[in-house]
Amino acid sequence: MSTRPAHIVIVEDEPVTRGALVAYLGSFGYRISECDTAEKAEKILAQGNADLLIADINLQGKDGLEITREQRARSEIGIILLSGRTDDVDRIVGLELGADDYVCKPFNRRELLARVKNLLRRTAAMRALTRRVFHFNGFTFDVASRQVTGPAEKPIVLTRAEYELLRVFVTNPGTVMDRDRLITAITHRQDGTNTRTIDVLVQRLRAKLGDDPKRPRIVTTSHGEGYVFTAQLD
Amino acid sequence: MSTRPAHIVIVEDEPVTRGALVAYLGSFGYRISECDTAEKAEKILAQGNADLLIADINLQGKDGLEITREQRARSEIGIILLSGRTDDVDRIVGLELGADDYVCKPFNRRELLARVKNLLRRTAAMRALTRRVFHFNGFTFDVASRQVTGPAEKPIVLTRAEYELLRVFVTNPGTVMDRDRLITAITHRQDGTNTRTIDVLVQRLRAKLGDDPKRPRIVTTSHGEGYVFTAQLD
DNA sequence: CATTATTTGTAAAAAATTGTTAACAGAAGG
DNA sequence: CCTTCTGTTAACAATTTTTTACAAATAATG
Repeated sequence: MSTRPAHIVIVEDEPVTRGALVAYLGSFGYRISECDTAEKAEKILAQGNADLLIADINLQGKDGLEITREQRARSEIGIILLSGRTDDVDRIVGLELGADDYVCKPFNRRELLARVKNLLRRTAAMRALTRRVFHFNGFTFDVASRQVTGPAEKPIVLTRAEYELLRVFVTNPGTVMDRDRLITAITHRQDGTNTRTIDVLVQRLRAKLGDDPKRPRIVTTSHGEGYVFTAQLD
Repeated sequence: MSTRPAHIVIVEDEPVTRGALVAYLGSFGYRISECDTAEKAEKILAQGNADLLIADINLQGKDGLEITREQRARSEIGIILLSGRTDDVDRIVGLELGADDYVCKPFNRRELLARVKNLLRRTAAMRALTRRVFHFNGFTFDVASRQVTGPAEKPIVLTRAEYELLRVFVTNPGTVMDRDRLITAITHRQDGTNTRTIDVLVQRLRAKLGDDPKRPRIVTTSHGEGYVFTAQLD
């Protein structure tokens, strides 16, 4: 659990509203970046260290909806849209584009704060899962380069199928996955392949990770259901 | 990525609204459980496999706000509150208790669906990452890693069914649970399983926890009703 | 209190699922 | 070409779950 204050980006071209937002949220210890256009916001967001975006839906030039669409395509940042109108269509479009919330002006400050808090709680977990390098039980797994190193920097070579298997496990920790799902994740054809292939691959993966099948700590068997990744990601 | 449909619990005592919700969300492939009181909802939620709760804020007896407070204390399930009134105070209280969203009736179905989708995306990541550890009678039970250690750090290996059983017990302390309920929480089968299976599993779980059936301290028999978890959680 | 019926504890067998090894075809790479 | 490695299947051993049977305990009845 990181203790650093969450970073909130506020895009609002109306100075009074923006100032009020910055002052209020800032007083609760959040790190705030403010700007008045989508372009400036995107520069800040591009740094990749923002946790939450609060954007007015009506901006000069590129508006809040466009920012939402673009951000959602590339990141899992929390998004709250602000609007002056109580327009059903705008609201639905915003939400369907992936905005997490939609607040109409004039809004209650306390309400906005509550929504910010709740959303930050959710995104904190999400950020952890969308990273590309995972650490667990002394192992390091770099998804992009497909490299695994064990305790004591020991490099571990995985085959293609073993890599795919570990990737599925690591990106779905704590979720029991049946063999069919694992099969389709490893080989793209659905039919024909014997599900027992998974058992053999799990066994080999366990062997390379030093996981005892009798008492597994990383890949656990869920009898009658499938397998689960049970190591703690940190 | 996710294959299993999300499980949504709907608590609403107005039959028309509830029916509409169930039909609409159900048509998008979600698994829906519906009920009309907080008590019934809690029974369903206690199984621990729900992803999202949609609750009317005005219910007979225990209302949506109380459910929110109780659920948020023990789980990270997504919560959307429904209300007939556009009352700022209610809304803020609900959000500050940890509800993720607050929708006023009459609501737009598409809007609700969008909010449901967005919230499920967030909770999916969260569920996997939150780590719950229970302590009782010198035992430590880590739900995520499925690991149990007894007094003196002694590791105890549970099978899948024993683990599921202990998980249900520990998340419902002091509640008598009948065999049918325990069966549905444990088995992966579709068809009816003999309820006596539970007795055998309880016996084996007791044995591994060193609990004397004649004088049980952890899993107590409730003659004619079922079993109760009676150890003190600390 | 004794008797009866019901429910639970226990052990052991049966059924289902998984672990493990080995073998083999095809791909990859010299 | 050959060699090595990978994915797959099959066979058998080991484990887990479920059923079955019966003894023990509990509740109900007169």
